[in-house]
Amino acid sequence: MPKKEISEAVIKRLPRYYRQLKHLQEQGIEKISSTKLAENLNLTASQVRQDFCNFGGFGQQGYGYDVAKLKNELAVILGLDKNFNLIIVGAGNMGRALAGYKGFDSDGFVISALFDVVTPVESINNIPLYNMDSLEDYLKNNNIDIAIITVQKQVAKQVARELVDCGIKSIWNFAPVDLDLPKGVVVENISLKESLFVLSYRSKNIHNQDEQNID
Amino acid sequence: MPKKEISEAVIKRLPRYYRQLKHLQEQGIEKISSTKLAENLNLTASQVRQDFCNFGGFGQQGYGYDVAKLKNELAVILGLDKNFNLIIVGAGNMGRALAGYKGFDSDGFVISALFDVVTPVESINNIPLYNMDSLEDYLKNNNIDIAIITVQKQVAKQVARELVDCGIKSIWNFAPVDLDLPKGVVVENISLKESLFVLSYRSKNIHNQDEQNID
DNA sequence: TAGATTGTTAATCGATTAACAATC
DNA sequence: TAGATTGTTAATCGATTAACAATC
Repeated sequence: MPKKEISEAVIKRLPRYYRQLKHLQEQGIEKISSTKLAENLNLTASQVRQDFCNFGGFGQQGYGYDVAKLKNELAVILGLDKNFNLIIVGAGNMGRALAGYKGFDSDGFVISALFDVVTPVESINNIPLYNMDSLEDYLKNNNIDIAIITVQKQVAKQVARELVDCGIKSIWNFAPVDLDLPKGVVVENISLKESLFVLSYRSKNIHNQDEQNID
Repeated sequence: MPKKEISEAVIKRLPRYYRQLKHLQEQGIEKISSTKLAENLNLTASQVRQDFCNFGGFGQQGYGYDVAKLKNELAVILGLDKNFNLIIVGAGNMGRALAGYKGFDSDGFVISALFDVVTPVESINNIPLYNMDSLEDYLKNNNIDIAIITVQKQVAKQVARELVDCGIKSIWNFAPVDLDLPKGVVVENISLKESLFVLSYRSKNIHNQDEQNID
């Protein structure tokens, strides 16, 4: 329900707020001011208030923000109040690692199947592994919200096309290629090498070390 | 050797240029204009020229940019002209996946060892797995440029401290915590959950789909 | 030479920061 | 009530875009 267009910069900060709020809640902290929250995340208080103001503002003058309430509001904004069914296409190193990661479930992200061209085992970490041939049928018969692409870059575009043709609207892409997808399909890229290259750059140019943990 | 301070936005685009240049080179394309390059990466020609101008400018009026030359310049800027020795701390799903990934070597990133508190095997993918106890000694006796943190979030800060104490200056952090590190230590975070949450947000708010593949 | 395209300066746009009235 | 802190408007800063002279 954002009124104006929310900027990319704000969107990227939302998960960080959410994580911090969760952390505060675990510590039993019930209220927080924009100043404190900003401090924790290396932001400014103005930025924090502006960000929340985009969505209506969830605080109380003279008090601050109720941690539990703000966390819940952020969960709704991020869409974490519902469950997601995911599949992984590509059962290589990364695909198997994601299949084995236990932390997604608690936020409502459930991985229901893996697909690959080779299927040496029947399941990985209790998640069934199917042949790519059955992808279309599977997507027809199951309600999948997000497809994770962990195939090699050479076939990533083709796989993305296939997924979109089968009605997938959200793609989490780990392949180092720009998938240009039709309107209405959203994509989020994890580019390990780009991240590593940025680290390499920073290693070379050690300065402006004042601002840390920005991304 | 950047004259002015290079902005974060520019730095994040550098690996994307590099990847694109590599791709063009593989296709046998020898020259490219800022307009074309911008098109390929969903940027503007001005942005492309400004970005390169930050580092001196590598083009030629009336011609454009020599693909091989520009690629090499970017490699130097990113620090990819030298080799890096890496270790992985945390041999869980992600640590093992990274150890198994074959793509880092070609860019000079060599993973030389894994560390964990449990060592059920001697090596993973031909990379030796050592006990955490021997971390300090190992770092003393080997020239390690980058440490990858793939331990659980509960111990990530402690591990980071240990690494920094042993002289590590660059950390690639996969744990979902903000490591606040002393000046002179650089960090780059890969936050899977934050990325997934952004995807979730976008799934909810399907609009402004005009600009794709931005990150 | 004429055409193309860079490097770079100036203009614009948008995000961050500052300020403060509203109000709990 | 007095103190604290938000929500929101205005000011500032920086990044993107536009423009064009330089030049290959």
